Order: sequence, then structure tokens, then C-alpha cells
Amino acid sequence: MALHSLHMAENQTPYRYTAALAGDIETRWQAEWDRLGVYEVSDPEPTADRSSLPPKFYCLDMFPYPSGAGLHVGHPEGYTATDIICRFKRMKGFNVLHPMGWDAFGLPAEQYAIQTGVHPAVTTSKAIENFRRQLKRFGFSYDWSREFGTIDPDYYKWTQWIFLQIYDAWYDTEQNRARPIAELVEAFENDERRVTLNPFAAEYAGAGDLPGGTHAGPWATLDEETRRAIVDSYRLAYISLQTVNWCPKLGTALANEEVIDGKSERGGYPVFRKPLRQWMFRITAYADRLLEGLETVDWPQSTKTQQSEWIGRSEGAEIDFPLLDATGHKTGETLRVFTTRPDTIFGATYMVVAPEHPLVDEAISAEAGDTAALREYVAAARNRSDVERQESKEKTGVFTGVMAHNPVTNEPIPVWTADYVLMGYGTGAIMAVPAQDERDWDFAKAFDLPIVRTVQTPTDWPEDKAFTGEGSAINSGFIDGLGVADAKQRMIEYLEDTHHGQRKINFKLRDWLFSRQRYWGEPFPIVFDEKGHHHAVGEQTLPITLPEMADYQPIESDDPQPLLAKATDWLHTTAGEAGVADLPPDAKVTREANTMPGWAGSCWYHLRYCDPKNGERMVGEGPESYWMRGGVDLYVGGAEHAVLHLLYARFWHKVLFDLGHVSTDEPFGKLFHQGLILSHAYQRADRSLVPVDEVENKGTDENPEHIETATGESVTQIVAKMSKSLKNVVNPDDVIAEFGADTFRLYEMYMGPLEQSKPWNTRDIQGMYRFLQRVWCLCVDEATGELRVRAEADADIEKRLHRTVDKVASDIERLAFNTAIAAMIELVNAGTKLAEKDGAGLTASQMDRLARILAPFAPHMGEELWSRLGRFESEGSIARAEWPEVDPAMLKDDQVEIPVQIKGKVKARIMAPADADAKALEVLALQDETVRSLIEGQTIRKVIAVPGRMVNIVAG
RNA sequence: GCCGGAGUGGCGGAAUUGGCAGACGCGGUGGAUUCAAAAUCCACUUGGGUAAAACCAGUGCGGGUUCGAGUCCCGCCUCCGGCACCA
Repeated sequence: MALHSLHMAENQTPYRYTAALAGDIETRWQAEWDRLGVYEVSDPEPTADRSSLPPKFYCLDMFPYPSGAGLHVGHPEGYTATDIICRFKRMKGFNVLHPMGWDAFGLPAEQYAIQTGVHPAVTTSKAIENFRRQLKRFGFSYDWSREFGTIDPDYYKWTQWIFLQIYDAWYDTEQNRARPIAELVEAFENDERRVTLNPFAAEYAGAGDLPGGTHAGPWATLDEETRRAIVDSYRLAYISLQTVNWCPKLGTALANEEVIDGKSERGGYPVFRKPLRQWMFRITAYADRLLEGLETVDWPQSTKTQQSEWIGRSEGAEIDFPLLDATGHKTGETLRVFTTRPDTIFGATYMVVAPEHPLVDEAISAEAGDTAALREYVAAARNRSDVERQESKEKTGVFTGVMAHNPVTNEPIPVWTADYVLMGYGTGAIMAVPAQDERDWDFAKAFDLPIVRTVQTPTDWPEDKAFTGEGSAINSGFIDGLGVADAKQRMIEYLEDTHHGQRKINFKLRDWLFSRQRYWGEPFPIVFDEKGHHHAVGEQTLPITLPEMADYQPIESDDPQPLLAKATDWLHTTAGEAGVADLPPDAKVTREANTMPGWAGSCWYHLRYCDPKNGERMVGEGPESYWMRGGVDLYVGGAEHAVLHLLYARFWHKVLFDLGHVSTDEPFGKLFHQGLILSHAYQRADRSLVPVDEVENKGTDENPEHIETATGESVTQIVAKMSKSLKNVVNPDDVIAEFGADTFRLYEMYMGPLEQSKPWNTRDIQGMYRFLQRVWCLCVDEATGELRVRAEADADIEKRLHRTVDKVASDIERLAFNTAIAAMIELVNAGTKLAEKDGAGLTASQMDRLARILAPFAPHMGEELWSRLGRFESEGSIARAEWPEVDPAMLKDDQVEIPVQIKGKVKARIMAPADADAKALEVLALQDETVRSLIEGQTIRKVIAVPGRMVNIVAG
């Protein structure tokens, strides 16, 4: 019986917009779009006149790492947003480049391989298949003909090629750009450039080379080893024995940026400091340009701030403090410090060096102070992990026994070592000015060191606190009375005149650790000869592909080994085979066994999309200069990439720009971060979290009482990240099966502003489903499938339609999809009401326009209506239709309702001509019955009338 | 601690430039339809107040500027994100 009546109902409305019908429409059109290549975009024909090229819009999503778990609901949020904009821009006549691909090298596939022995390529390609299937099911308008993955040899061939470009480049600080290394050698040979180690080379920091450099002598007189060392010190990619962040659990070293609170960013595993021979990128050479470039791009302010703080430029001075011997005489040696407050040097009552500072070792060997205590302290500091350092900021330290000479007070001051001074920043040594620095204050108090105030404190300043603010210099000799800024200038001039120091700019940014000890990454295009010298492989041998491995288990060792070291056949080759020109062909060479980090592939994928099939170049000049003009026009992705990916990609791009391979200095013109899609979970009184399936609501929806089933304790509902453990993960496939892709897209866009993080509420999806049902029902007879066309346009609907077209367009431009959808809902609701009354609400022309403005949001519904209107047959896909025209006259009303306030509160409403001026509005308002009765007997003090807005009468 | 961002009905949110607070959706209540239910459609839905209105209060809290403040200014509170011994 029940089954029978169900069939009856279905048969009465066979064309009802159900999930089944939606699924049918959607998959049908997806196949058709694929077949016709509707979203494929071709590069413009080369032309001399660039202004005649069609306007372009390059819209890029941060490509996903294809995990085995498939898409989660966070992925489609940004992808739907860009899809809407791309579809809109196409309708507005833009040539739209909207590509998709895969960031497919990385740890999860390799860790899976360690456990199962399945090759990462197998796992990854399966995951890519699944991701592609899922993305296609959303109807995104990607140009799939441009798809690639970072693991494709055709792609990583060029990743390796770019590495070689960087390796073969140096940074010319005079021209402020990178240049080929050959030009440096040439300049040395021709004696056009002083032959020195690169004074900015971080790997030689502390070597004591002065800016300007120590002259090594004429190039011709130098031996091969020295020449090599000098050239290498300039390369933008170099090898350095570095204390790195070694993560045993991941079996690899990590970049500073990948370590958070002493744990790995990925996985949260402990990280230890360990010296390793590593490839580094001299990103610090670009510190200033990376900073300046931020001012030229349209990026979220918070991201620009994060990057600029990461780069951390600070201006100050380097000062040399002469060291004293036991008798108080100058030894001739100096201790160099960096300070941002040279004005406070009169208050420098002691100095501190990092425990790793060479002076400490010297003090130990010279037995100047308490050697045992020093040794112990240095050992303890070395073992003290970053986590422990975070935990306690209690000041510890030991006197080194070394005394220095304050060059302005001419007083002897002690040199201490303490771990609150970091070896990696500045010179690893400071002049301590306790009165003007809180850390120095704490240290001075802990060890009873003298404190001299050199900046006048405000009258109410406590006695027991450092003062870091603005004030006049005191106890400071020749700079007394000057403000901080003037005092700094004056002091730097003095130091320069007396050769005690010079102006200096320091950055927090460190060179970028670029090698990893894993398998599943790009191999370096580098081999080592028998002397251990590195050589670039010949370009013609690229790509250097990964060898097959018997197993992926990391080599367990205290001395960490890269995994590829196990692939001995691959590892050992000859110079001839590797294409190394400057060695005899039969010379034995060993391949670099480290691999590149996951960031490598994502540093330049935005370029490859412009010309993904090019076998001759990483990107052709024509496509690159067309699509990349002004940078990517819109780049959308998560804010978690604010420093890592976005900084690295900018660095690569700038190097490529300097070397003439790309035409723009900045890769991403406009950047936008979508918010996170969150979910719900519950929290106990002790703030621990409870999975959603372990809680019941014993109250009502309005007055919920959430009770943990197991304990009967009351818990509070909170917004939390989706996670397996909280059982609150939503699977997009399920949602599409239940409602269709169009509903899913609308729901995610309707949740709220794109940039905001917002909780997923499965219940709310219903609203968008109903909306699409109403659209369908307004246009299509559910019983017959015929269009419900109205003969004569309703004037009100026509006016609303124009306004909606206008609002949706401007809302899309400002990425406010939620309000655009709200406007369409209002239009459709009005149409539905009219249809209830008259049998049909829209004319064919109105339906057509509704379909077109809806199409960017719900492309399948749009295309289906478009097709039913006969337009697909004659004109092709709605994707290539024009955005509807707006008649400006339709946006204006003759009469408008104007609220009338009395003393700021709305008391009445009057109808007034839309163009009524202030005077006319005032007259009309004062004529109004309600207004007159309310102000009766009162004096009108003032009337403010804003044409088209409101009238405010101040009376009393 | 420092630097960002945000706090609006039961919930997600709207108010784009200082000008009608709460658009639109969810949920809820009532109704239509149905033997019934689901689905759908219609009406109402910030709180207090009232038979209904009037009226009063109201955008985290306390002040201020203004004819008028969610929006601007000052001082707090809370939450989220980032940085954190960087001299």
C-alpha cells in the first residue's frame, strides 16, 4: 500500500527536482561539458600588438595534496568560490585560465609505503583518480587539459631545471638582482670585482670577514679549491653543515618554518637539533625585495604582516667591543654585537654571548674563568630542547672570565654567556643594557649586575622596571638630552667616525633549508665527484627520476642518512652519464641522495599552467607574458600558507624574474584566504572534548541540554575542527548523493563570508535545496516537464530581475556570494508567489536571464534551464553566454519610502519622489499627519533631511 | 607579553559611504494539503509589554563625539589566528 501510493506521488510529479533528478541532470551535463571541452582555454595567437589581445583572468586555486581520505568539505569551499568568479568572468567576456593539478610529492604516501611496501606512486595515482572524480562531480569549470601533478617527470624535470638556475646564480647587491654565476667568475677573472668570500654568506657567519671583504688576491693566482669555495659562497643554492631541526619520527630535517613549539608542523613529532650537511637557498639575499614586494600586491593585510614579521627587518648598528686581557689591556681582538639601540650604549654594563659563540670555546681553552661551570653550562644549553626553552624564561648564565671595554664609557665590563642570546641572530652576542631592555634587566637582577638608566623615565615609571619607551638621553655624555631617534643617529655617526662600528640592518629571516632525507620527492640534479665537490648534471639528462626501492624503511642511525643512499645502483654513476661537462666522462660520481621538500613543486606550478605541455621550456614566453601579466589575478587558498608556500613561491619567482625567465616580479597579484569549514563537538567542564555521537540533547532545540551519554554529565556544544576522533567529519560524496552538487555549492557559499571560518550545519543545507526546487518549479511543470512560460512580463518581476542581475554581479566582484544568493532567493520567492496566483511567473526572457545569473552558482541547473529554453542548441553552453544587461532606469524608483525620525527615532514613513531634495523632503515630512500630531506644541529646532534616505526632526 | 581579526535573535548571518538593526536561510509556532505522515506551500517569529496596538529596551561591557552610532573615538572584557628571549 505505502509503496503503491509512493509510486502514485512520484508519477504525478515525475519532473520534480529531487536528488535523483539533480544527480541525473548534473552527471549528464558534466559528461557533455567534458565531451565538448567547454572550459578549455587556448593561449592567444602571438601578436605584435599586445593591447589587441582579449582581456585575461587567471584564477588559481591552491592545488590540493591528494590524500587517500579524499576530499573533505573544506576543499570545495575555495574551489566553488573561484568557479563562480571564473564563470562570471567568462560571461563578462574575459579569457579565463582556471587550472587544477596535484601537489603530489609528500610524506603521507611515503609513510604508507613504509607500512605496506606499496610504491608511493601507486598510492598517489589512486588518490589523484579519486580527487579528480570528486572534483568533476562538483561541476567545476577547470580546464582539465592543463592538469598535471608535481610528480609527473615532465613537470619535475623543470623543477630540477629551476634548481639548476638557482644553483648557477648569485645575488649582485649592487644591481640588486640575481645574475648567472658565469658573470661573477668573469668579473673575478677580469679583476672587475674584488675577490672575496661572499660577505653575506650565512654559512661563513662568524668567520670574521669584514663588510667589503678580505681580498683573496687576483683570481689567476688562486688554486682550484679556493676559487670553488669563493664561487660557492655566492651561489643562491649552497651546501652547508647546519645545525638542523632533525625529526627522527619523520626521518628528515625540517625548515625553521616547519617547526612549531619544538615540534614538527606536520604530525607534531619532537624535533632535535643536529648538525647535517644540507642544501640551502640564499633566500636572505632577497629579504628586502620580499619585503618591498608586499607593498605592491593586493593581499590580506594579516598575511602581509605575517610575512613581513617573519622577514623581520630591524635597523641598528654593529659595534665592536675591544676585549681585554687579564691585566686590563686590549688584546686587539674585538667582540662584535648587533643592537637596535646604539643610543643606550652608555648603559651597556655587561655583554652576553650565546653558548655556541666561538668566544665561549676560547674562554674554555684559555681557562679564563670557571672552566668547569662554563663547560657544564654549554653542554646543558646544547641539550636543552626548544620546548624546554619555551617553558622557562628564567634567566641562566655563566661569567666567561673575559672582560671587554665599553668604547664610550671606557669602563671594563664582563662578558657572560647565557642561552637567552641566540647564536642564529645578529652576531650571537649582545651588549646588555638592563635599564632599557626587559630581558637584560631580568638577567642583571638575577646576577646582581649594575644598571644605569640612559633614557629619562616618565615621572610615574616604577623603580624596578626596564624602560623601553621614548625619552631624552641621560647619563650619556655627548648625546644627553636627545630623543631616541636623534640619539641613535648621533651615536652611529660617532661609532663610524671612531671605527667602533657601523650602521647595520638585520633580518630574522634565515636561509631556507632545502633538502630532505626522504624518498618521495624530486631528486637533486647534482652529483659529487670523488673529492666531494658538487657538480650540476647536464640539462639534457633531466629529469633525474627516482629509482625503484625494495623497501622504504628509513636507515636507522644516529647519523641520519637519506633513504636514496640505499639505492646504490642509482647512486653511483659516471660524469659522462650524468652529463657533467667539467669532468672526464668515465669519472666516478655519486648522485645527491637527498630529495627536495614538498614545497618545491608548488613554488612554480602557477607558471606551468600557462603552458603545461611545453617540452622545450618550463613555460613559453608568449603564454607566460599573457597569462602572468600583473600576476595571477586571483589566488585562493588557506591562510595556513601565509609564510611557507607564499614566501617560497615568491622567492623562486623573483629569481626566475631576475634571470629573465618570467616577466613579472610578483607571482600573485591578488590573494584571498577562504575560512575553515568547522564542525561541532562537545566540551566537558574540564575543557576536554567529547565526540558528537556520545552526546544526547535532552532539552529542546531552543533550550538545549547536552548530556554525555556515558556519564550523564552536562556538556557544552562548541565549534571545533572536523576530525575523525570527534566523529564530526562530513563527506562531500554523501552530501552530493543526498542533495546534488548544485545544492552543495550553494550551501557552502551561503554559509557566510568566504574569508570567515564557519561551522557546517547539515540541517541548513535543506534551505538551499528548497531554493533550487523553487527555481525548478517556477520554470518547469513538475508533472509534464514543460516550461511554465508567462506571456506578458510582470512589471514588478521585471524590475526585481534587473536589480538582482545588478546586485549579483557586484556581489560576485566583491566575493560576497552569500548576499548574491540571498538576492536570487528573494527574486525567486517573488516569482513563485506570482506563479501561485497566475499559473506562471516568468516569461521566457526572464527565465533565460535567471538561468544565466544562477549558472555561476548552480551551473547544472543553469545549463538545464538554458537547454530547455532551446538556447543550448542554438548558442552552446551557458558558460559562454553573455551576462544579462541591466537597464539603469530599472534600478530607480519614482517614489521611495522615507523614514521620518523625531529626535533620532523612526516615528513615521512618507512616500516621496525619488529625486526629492532636502527641502522638499522636509516639507513633506512636516505635512505628515503622524508627524504633526507628535510634534504638536513643540518648537522645531532643526530638520536634517538626506535625499533618498531619511528625515530627522529635532523638536522639543 | 606583542601583532592581527572578530563579538548582532534559539542558530548561520545581513546592514557595501555615520542614516529604517536583524535581509536571506535554518530552527520554532500556527495554518493549508493528506485517512495519516513525510514532502511542499502560506503566515508569524529580537526581548519586554499589550486582547491587539501604543510604548520601552536592544548590536560583548563602560564612557564619548553626533541631529543620528552595529558602523567613528577612548577605556575594558571575551574568543579566534599569528609571533614570541630576534637584542
